Parts: sequence; C-alpha cells; structure tokens
Amino acid sequence: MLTNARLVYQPHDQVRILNAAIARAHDICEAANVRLTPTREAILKLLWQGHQPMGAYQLQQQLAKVSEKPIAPPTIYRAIEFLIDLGLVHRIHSLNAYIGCPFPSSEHSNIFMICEKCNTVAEVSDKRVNNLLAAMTDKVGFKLHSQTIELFGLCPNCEPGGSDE
Amino acid sequence: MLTNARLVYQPHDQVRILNAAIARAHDICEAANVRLTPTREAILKLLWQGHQPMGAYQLQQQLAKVSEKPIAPPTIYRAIEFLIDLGLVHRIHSLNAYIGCPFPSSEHSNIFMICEKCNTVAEVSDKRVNNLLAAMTDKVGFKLHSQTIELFGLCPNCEPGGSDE
DNA sequence: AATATATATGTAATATTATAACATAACGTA
DNA sequence: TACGTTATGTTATAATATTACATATATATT
Repeated sequence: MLTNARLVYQPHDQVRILNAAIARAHDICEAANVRLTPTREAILKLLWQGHQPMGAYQLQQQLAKVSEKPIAPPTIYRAIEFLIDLGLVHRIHSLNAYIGCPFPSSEHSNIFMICEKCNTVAEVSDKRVNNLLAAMTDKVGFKLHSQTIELFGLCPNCEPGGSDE
Repeated sequence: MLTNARLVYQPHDQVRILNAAIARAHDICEAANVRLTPTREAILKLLWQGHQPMGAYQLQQQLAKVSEKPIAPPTIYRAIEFLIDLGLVHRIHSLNAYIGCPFPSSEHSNIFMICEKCNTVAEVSDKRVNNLLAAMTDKVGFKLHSQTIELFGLCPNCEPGGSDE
C-alpha cells in the first residue's frame, strides 16, 4: 500500500516537499519532452502548497497575487489538463477541484481520502483494490480502463479520538 | 456481489423494470413518511428510462415534453436531492449526471461502471471492496463515512470481442 | 541570424451546472 | 376552517468549464 497519509496528517516540512515535487515534475517533463512553463509550474506549486485541493477559479485568484497579469480561465484549465495528463495532478470530481499527485510515475489506484471537516485530501494506492476491481469488472465483461475512488470521512486530526487527541 | 450488470448489458423489458422501480420507490417513500410528488416521480422515471445517466438540464428538457409548464432548475435540483437522500438515485460526479439506483435500501458500495462509448452505467456492490477500503482507511486513522467509485472503460456491448460479437 | 513550424498563451464571449432568496401554493392536521 | 409544514414557482445569479480565434513564444532548420 502506497500512501502519503502519514505525511498529510502529521506536521512536516511543506517547503521541502513542495521543492521535491517541483524537481520531480521537471524531470518528468524533461523525460516526456514537454515544457513545464512558468504558468504550469506556478499552478503545480499552488496545488502542492497544502493538502487541500483547489478549484480552477481559486487557482486564478492565487495566481493573480503572484503574477502581474491576470490569467484567464482557459489558460488555467489548459495547464490543469497538461498536469493531469502527465500524472502530476489529480482531479477530485466530487469537489470540482485539483490536487498534486504525491506519487506520479507510480501505479495508481486513484483513491482519495477526503476529510469532510478540513478538506484535506490524502491519496492511497493499493494493488489489492485494483485487483479486486479488475476481477469484478472482468466477471461482467466490462473492460476497465481507469478509475477514481473518492472516500469521504474524517481525517485523524478532525476525528474526535483521532491521532491528535 | 450485487450488480445490475447483466440486466443493463442484455436486452430486457425496460417497462417492467421501470414500473417495478417506481413501485418500490412508492413503498420506500411511504415507509419514510415522505411524499413522492408528481414532479419527483416524473424525474425518477426519467432516470430509470435507460441506463444512461442524465444531467439536470437534460431532465428539464425531457420534463418539458411531458408536462405543460416548464420546470425551473431549482425544482429539478430539489427533486434530485430528495431522491438521492432516499437512496433512489445516485449522482455520477465525473459526469455531473444522475441515475436510478437498482438496489435502494441495500448496502451500497457505490461502484459504477461507466462505458466510455455508450455512456451506459451499471452498478456493483461488493462487501470485499467495502471491507478492503475500511481496512485501509482504518490503518491510517481515517474515519470512513461514505464513498463513490467510478470505473471507466467499455461495456461488453462496446468492447470488440465482448458479449455481442 | 532568419525563417518556418509547433507549441503555448491571450482574449472575448458564452455554455453548462448549480444555488440563493423570497413568494406562492398545496398538503396534512387540529 | 385555519394553521403549520412541506413543496414548488420565480427571478436572478453564482460557480465551473469550454469554444473559437488571435497572438506570442519556443524549438528546429536552413
């Protein structure tokens, strides 16, 4: 089981993590022979600043603070699409929001644990889930291509009796 | 494993199924002491007409054909919310669309197999998936409340080499 | 360096999905 | 009937996302 849960739920050096994510993104883009332009990088950084997903218009607002010129929705959505295609970012459908992927270039289960109180999202990847879903779909003749699993509940920090209490 | 996959993927008496679903809905509403009003029933019927989910504005268009007066979005969304709360309808987040639930009042895994070609959606419920997800979230201290699993791929009828070929 | 080609962004308008706020109507019950 | 509750009507608008076309920037080629 691959997860960033402990990282997300415990105090950590957010700056170091962000830098690591950006460096990794640069590598991935280089390998794929595509460009991590300033706008794309700025959006990726925003999506890595915390562990709360951000919507497209929220990204736009944040970008306005950083860059001189306001950036219009199409550019935001294009950058998001670019980052998602590379596996650097995920879309959380139930929130219409986006978040940095903690383990790009790894196998993905696309399992997201969404805290209903603080909005924090942690990701999990687990072969057993993938195998089980593959077996189930196989049984009924459905050819599985991709998946997204969104789990709602309370993270340890928000759950009474959780890790911090 | 509970699923309506065979039903969805094979020819069947759609009218009979719809009638059964409506009858069941009436029972459930009566038991819950809430009202299945004409508008709500009309929307539920539309969401049971096929196995393709429908969006709110698509529902509005279809309703316009049936009823005299046009029905505005708030009414549509209220009816959808009502039906979802009762477990009679599901929301497919990735499609911003809604579909009738084949086994209301049963345990739910909320697993949806979404055909990328014909848009057909079949539902599955499986304890093993629920157990696995519960175990995983437990391990990291996430208190799981609910979930939605959306699987994308090809249904047997659209997959080359599938059931019908 | 100059040009051509591909890639990325700017810009304006608009489509699509969803909700807020408040008025009216219908229903259920004393 | 009159009251309280529940449901719907109505208008406006918020929030999310895309289309179409123009411009700019980067990369490759000569």
